[in-house]
Amino acid sequence: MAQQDKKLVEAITPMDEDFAQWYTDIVKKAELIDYSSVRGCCVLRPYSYAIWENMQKILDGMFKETGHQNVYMPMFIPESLLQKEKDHVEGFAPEVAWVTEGGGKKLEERLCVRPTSETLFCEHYKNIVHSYRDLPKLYNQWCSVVRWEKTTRPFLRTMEFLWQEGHTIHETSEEAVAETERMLNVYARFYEEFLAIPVLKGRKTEKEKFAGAVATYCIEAMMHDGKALQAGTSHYFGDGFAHAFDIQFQGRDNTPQYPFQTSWGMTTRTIGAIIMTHGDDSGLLLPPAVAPVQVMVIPVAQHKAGVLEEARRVREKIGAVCRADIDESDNSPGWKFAEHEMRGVPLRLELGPRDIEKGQCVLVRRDTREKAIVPLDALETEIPRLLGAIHDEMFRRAKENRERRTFEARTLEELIRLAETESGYIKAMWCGDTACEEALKEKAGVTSRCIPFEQEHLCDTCVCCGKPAKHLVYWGKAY
RNA sequence: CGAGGCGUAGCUCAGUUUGGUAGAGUGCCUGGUUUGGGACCAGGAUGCCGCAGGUUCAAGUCCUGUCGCCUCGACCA
Repeated sequence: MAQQDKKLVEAITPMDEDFAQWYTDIVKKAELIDYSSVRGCCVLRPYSYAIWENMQKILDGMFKETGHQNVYMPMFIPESLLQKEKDHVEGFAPEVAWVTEGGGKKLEERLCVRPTSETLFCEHYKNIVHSYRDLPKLYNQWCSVVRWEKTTRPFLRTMEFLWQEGHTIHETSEEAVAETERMLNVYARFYEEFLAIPVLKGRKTEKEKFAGAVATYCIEAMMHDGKALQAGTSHYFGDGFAHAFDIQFQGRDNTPQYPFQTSWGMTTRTIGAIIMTHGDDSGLLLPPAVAPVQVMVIPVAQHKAGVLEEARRVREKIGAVCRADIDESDNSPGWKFAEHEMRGVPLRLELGPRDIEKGQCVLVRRDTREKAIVPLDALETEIPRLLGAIHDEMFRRAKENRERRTFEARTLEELIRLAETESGYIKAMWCGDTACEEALKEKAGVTSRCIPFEQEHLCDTCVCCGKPAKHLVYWGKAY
């Protein structure tokens, strides 16, 4: 690895002083991204791309397990195709990029660079779905999409971002609803079991739902500073797109029928969620399941005879149970310790002459800084155990932060006061009217994050208007 | 898109008020000594001062424009 600025760590803004600045310091200094000359478009450097590849591998496996197949759709959408579904085009038109010229000639019909691919999938489904025997189709694609954002932040909002978008089509609405829920659960499991980020599962309000959807289910994560992050969405489309695109199939009863559809997506924003959930003043802390390097071997006094050789042997050996790397640079050990802590490597393995003599090494956890002297022949069991323990501790801390920052409001005054003085979720009852949702945004600066599946009953009336309450809603400020 | 801030060496920044030879720290390169929490010595290289105009004998510095980045708001994954 290239030599780094020695003052890297000192240069990171303390997170509680200025969380936004801390975040931008981290993404640059941990070599996750570089800015490019195109506004709002970031270079994903090897370290962040490796995280993305690990996430892809896990998620893709989960998609395959649930019977999905990968496909690839074109990146261009003709204007006429985009416009077929009214709500959809209204939602996306303001932020699409248009190609108006090609091969030196003005195009007869302009093409938009996909902001999402529902319309292309619909066009394709119309071609290939003719009978109930053709259903369901459970498709997914990994690609990038473009949305012409006004303001951008690395990972959280960039004009081009990487994602996966699942698009499925079913014979019945029951089946499509079940698919929507099933994939939301896949996302939730991925966040909690692999990224150590606890999530709330629920539904978006009419105001917040996806353009063209009947219902949008979501998982919401909470960042260290108490702001919410929409971590993944799963949409149920009903047969709305099928009508708009005239997709029909011959049913079991020999009548023409419209199929039911879903879509669901997760993006590179998730890397931002990892940073903002687990990071601390020393830098990143990566969940072991997606950390490009899970154990960094650091030879101590590596110039001494046999040290480097033994360190390489150990690295080779533990490579069987984890993703291991070795830092052979001629930086001092102290420098390496700080460097790999900043980059969020979950476990450090120190190996020096004294250890080699005794057939042991020192393992240091990034989350607790706890040091343990471990016999070399116990590494193959001890490393997986510690990686698991780190994951559990990360999850526990993230959940603790969320619980500490979750509040309840029974009156408007209470909600406004909480929104002013605290940063986090505010649970409050809601009547279901968009007018009240907009009023809360106006008066308290909060938006509805999600209507949780696990409902509670705080009181009988809407926190805003006093009419009978329909749902408990989590309110908050979001990224 | 509104408000604010910033563009000078790889990085962090000083220099701009009051125009007068381009600076520091750190990193980088070479050689040597070091190595269990950010080591040290000696030598060396590095700049379209974001870009374009203008004012001036003279512009990093003043004026006009422009591009980009960051933060906060409004909008969105």
